Amino acid sequence: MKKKERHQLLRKLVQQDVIRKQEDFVDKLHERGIEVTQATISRDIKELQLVKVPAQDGGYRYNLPPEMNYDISKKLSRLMRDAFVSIDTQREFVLIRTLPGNAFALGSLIETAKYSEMFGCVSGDDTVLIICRDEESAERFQRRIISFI
Amino acid sequence: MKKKERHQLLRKLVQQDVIRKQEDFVDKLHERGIEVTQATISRDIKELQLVKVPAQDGGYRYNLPPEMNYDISKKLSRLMRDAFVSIDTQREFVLIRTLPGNAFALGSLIETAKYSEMFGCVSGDDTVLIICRDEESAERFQRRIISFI
DNA sequence: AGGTCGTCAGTATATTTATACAGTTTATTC
DNA sequence: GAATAAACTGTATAAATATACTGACGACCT
Repeated sequence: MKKKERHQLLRKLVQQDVIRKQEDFVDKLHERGIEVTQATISRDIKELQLVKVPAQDGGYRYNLPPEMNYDISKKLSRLMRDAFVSIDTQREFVLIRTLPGNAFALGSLIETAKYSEMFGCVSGDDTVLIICRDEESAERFQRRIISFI
Repeated sequence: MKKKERHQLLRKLVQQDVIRKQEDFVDKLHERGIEVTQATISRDIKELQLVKVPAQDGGYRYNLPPEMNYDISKKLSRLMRDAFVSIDTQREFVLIRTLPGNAFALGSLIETAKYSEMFGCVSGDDTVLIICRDEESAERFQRRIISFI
């Protein structure tokens, strides 16, 4: 059993079954004749970015990553490469220009990504205006966005 | 300091600052002259359904609930009104057409919403293809989506 | 007032999770 | 192949988190 396979399996299990704690994973794997320890599961969970969510029934349960951040990044990156025109900063504002019709999509993605520097975000047809927490955030945010290109 | 207020504050803190562990919350509150213990924070976190997410920098960080379902619905609704062109069902497939450049964003939102009818989802530039579990799911899913407009 | 119920928070502790360290396996380079 | 490095895991334990238990406080009775 390779790490990759185990990761696959964990993803599957976390969706199929209710996993309340890491030991539950260990048990499930044991049932399938796979020997692992809680320590390994802890590391797997970190890599897979699984999260332990307080459930409505008063308990806890592990879940898939809240945002497929990886995925979001990929989409952002693709969209940036496709539609990016320019970016500029003024005080705590960042203005991104895109090809016409793309700004809304870009804004949506940026909002979904929930960058900590960001305070708010409005999108027009070819412009996304991001309001950051302060000037420094704006700088940092600009760098982040540029790095997608 | 009432529980409600504290919850408000925790929500704010978790967005503004990087909270790596519950003690960080305790410290932040102490800075503001609010006395609480880790135990209380643990309970607050459970109630607020905050989650500890493995971060990209190798550490951990607390975040808002993965399902801001309310929020997601709002965004979906907004995006649908803005960018929706048509929807169609064939067998277990649902095809949504949007204005060019918007399908990614729509697909992202739909994926984030994790509808139970949905099996998978791919987005192009102006098209989102949703593969449902079966024909009935597809019908139901279509109705759901239409209700956003 | 006294009594009862419900909410809430602290203390102490049990439970759960993360990780330092060491050993083993697997890949890489000479 | 041998040597070296990198990836991976278990053991033991540290660190972080959840919770049983208890007491405090307030609301609402009688």
